[in-house]
Amino acid sequence: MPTTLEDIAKRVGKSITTVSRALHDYDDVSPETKAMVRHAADEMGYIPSSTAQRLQKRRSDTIGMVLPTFGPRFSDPFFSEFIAGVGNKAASMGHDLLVSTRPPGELELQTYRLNIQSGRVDGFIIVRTRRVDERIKYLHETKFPFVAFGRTEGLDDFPFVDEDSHQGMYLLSKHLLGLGHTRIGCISGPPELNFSNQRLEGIKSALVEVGLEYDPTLCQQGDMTQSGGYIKAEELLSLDQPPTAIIACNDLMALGAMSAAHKLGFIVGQDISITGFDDIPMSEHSHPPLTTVNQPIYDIGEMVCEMLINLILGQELEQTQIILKPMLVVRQSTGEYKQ
Amino acid sequence: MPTTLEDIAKRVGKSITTVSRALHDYDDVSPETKAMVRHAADEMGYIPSSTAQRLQKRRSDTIGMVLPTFGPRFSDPFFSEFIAGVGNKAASMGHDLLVSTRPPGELELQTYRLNIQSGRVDGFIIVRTRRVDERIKYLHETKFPFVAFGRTEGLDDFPFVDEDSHQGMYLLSKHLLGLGHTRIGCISGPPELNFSNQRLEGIKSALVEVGLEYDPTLCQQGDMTQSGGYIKAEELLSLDQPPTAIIACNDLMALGAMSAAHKLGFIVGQDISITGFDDIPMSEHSHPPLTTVNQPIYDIGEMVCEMLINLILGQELEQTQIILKPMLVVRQSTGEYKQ
DNA sequence: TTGAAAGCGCTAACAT
DNA sequence: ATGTTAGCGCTTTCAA
Repeated sequence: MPTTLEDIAKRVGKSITTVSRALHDYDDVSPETKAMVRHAADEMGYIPSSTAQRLQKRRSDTIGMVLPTFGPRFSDPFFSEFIAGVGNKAASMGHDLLVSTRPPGELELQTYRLNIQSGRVDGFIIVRTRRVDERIKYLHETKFPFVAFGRTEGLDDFPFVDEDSHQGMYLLSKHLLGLGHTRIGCISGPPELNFSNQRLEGIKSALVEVGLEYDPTLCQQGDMTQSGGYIKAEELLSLDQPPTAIIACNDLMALGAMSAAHKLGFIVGQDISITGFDDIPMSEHSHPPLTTVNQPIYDIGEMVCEMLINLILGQELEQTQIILKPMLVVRQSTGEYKQ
Repeated sequence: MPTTLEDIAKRVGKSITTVSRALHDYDDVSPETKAMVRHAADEMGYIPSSTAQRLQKRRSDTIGMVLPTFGPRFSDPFFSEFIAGVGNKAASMGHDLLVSTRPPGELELQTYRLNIQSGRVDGFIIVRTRRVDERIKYLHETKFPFVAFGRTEGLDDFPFVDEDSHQGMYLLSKHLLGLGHTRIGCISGPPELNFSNQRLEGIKSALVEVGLEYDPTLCQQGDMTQSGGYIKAEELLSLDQPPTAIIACNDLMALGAMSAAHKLGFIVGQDISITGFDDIPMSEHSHPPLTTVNQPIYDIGEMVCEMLINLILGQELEQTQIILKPMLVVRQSTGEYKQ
């Protein structure tokens, strides 16, 4: 049984109230009493019951994050880093992090509702925003504190951090165009994800700018996993006139695409250029190292978390909508177009 | 303000107690009352305050997991999958998952203490067990419920799930020996991690069995990251007499090692064989695909979580110590030794 | 400077 | 079949 305020109160011969106030450093407690109480508390290894505190304060000091997992295998290096950023920041601000995993859909939304209504969390972090995002709609409508990593369509007055995907893809495309590529294939993300669209648009605008046309037959839809990238790249490279460059919507798919290219006898960086998005650590050590766009994912986790907690605490946010400028990372998976 | 039992009680004109009992389906409540209460509760969107329930029951229905993060960048695909396994199982058993991240050390242990004493969690899942593991010692001593993924030295009467690392490495080594390799290098894990030692021993016993000697100069110590694997492989391959095969202690390092090999002009699977451990999804799509040992990490997450919750609930565990037999996955990163 | 009392929302032992 | 009472451990009026 853990030590309670009552235990300390008995020990020092004061009331529970006084002990509580002493420990909170109220200034209507005599210095002697404070010292005595603190000493006793230390000695008895007192740690307040957070459940009791929470019930009384009607706050959980906990933030929630529901990871949208599709299959049972959920192995995205992207998220573990994001969790680390969020978790560390939350801890440093005295908050707990409640993590659930749920596939997108009705059950997912219920998880949000349940966690909110049962008072388990004081706010939510939303990841992988969708073009039509029920989660954001719901939280926005009910005015429950949340911060999103990513934007959504139709709503724009909520706090978020996002990288400028459009710009990122634009840079990547210009890079490929600059290398002489004109048949540029793409493996996009699931169309319901918000960034999929943004990224696709980024590619298109770069093409248009140099007078090229976007060719839908060169665009495959992937599922953000290596396997997905592998399969889709295989299809693209098996075309009669395969593209000379492939833009994948994230690093994981790009790595899968490289694997497919290798298997089909292409030398990546020479016969075929491949690009990713995210700059996960793996990208630096793939073969060849991957040209991509960096997302400071750990930092984004920290930012999102800090914004959310400040929001919960009712503090003014310096910025409520942060769009990060993407940084192109050129490595060896892209090379000049050779006839 | 969320609906409370009192709200319902007022609405149906019964006492709070009766409402509570009706909702819990006690059989000393009349069917009519039950129906009435349930109807009202549904209509009012009643969801019990978990904080209040927890305070009363003195249980948090929450399990904790402290991820040992070393640097700020923590991008291990292994863990996100493990979290998914744990999280899904926890949810299905009505428990929450509290995730923190903390670098190994005193602060880490304090996190355990704090979460326990403040009643935030009812049990812990320990990952990446160490040869001398203060966490396990502490939990074991205080008899706080926990289940470890991995074993430790000196203590053997606690519940865990582990893969037989020794056997896994033994299989991998035999595979390489069978291909004719005799100069086998290795990139081990941090010596404080329990499996590092087990894995190393697995390699040694395979070597000894065929009359070869373990050569410490061919063994480098890595940090489980790609970069670590890259750096250490670079060193090994720059020796006057480089090894013809490299066993890395996990897939991430193996991928880094492949990258280094490529850079130094080796063709992996021909000039040099490289193996990993874990069989993360990436391994299937590396270039070349990686020979490794499979760990069913999602399933392990589920198993560990289920064991823990049963332990918390005071149920008899079917098995308290599970050692999984490893499965060798031969791909193209290993090939016959050629003079 | 201190303490008594109320209450956060719930469950459960004990009446009736 | 239902209600009364107490209490989980804490914070916070209010009174002394």
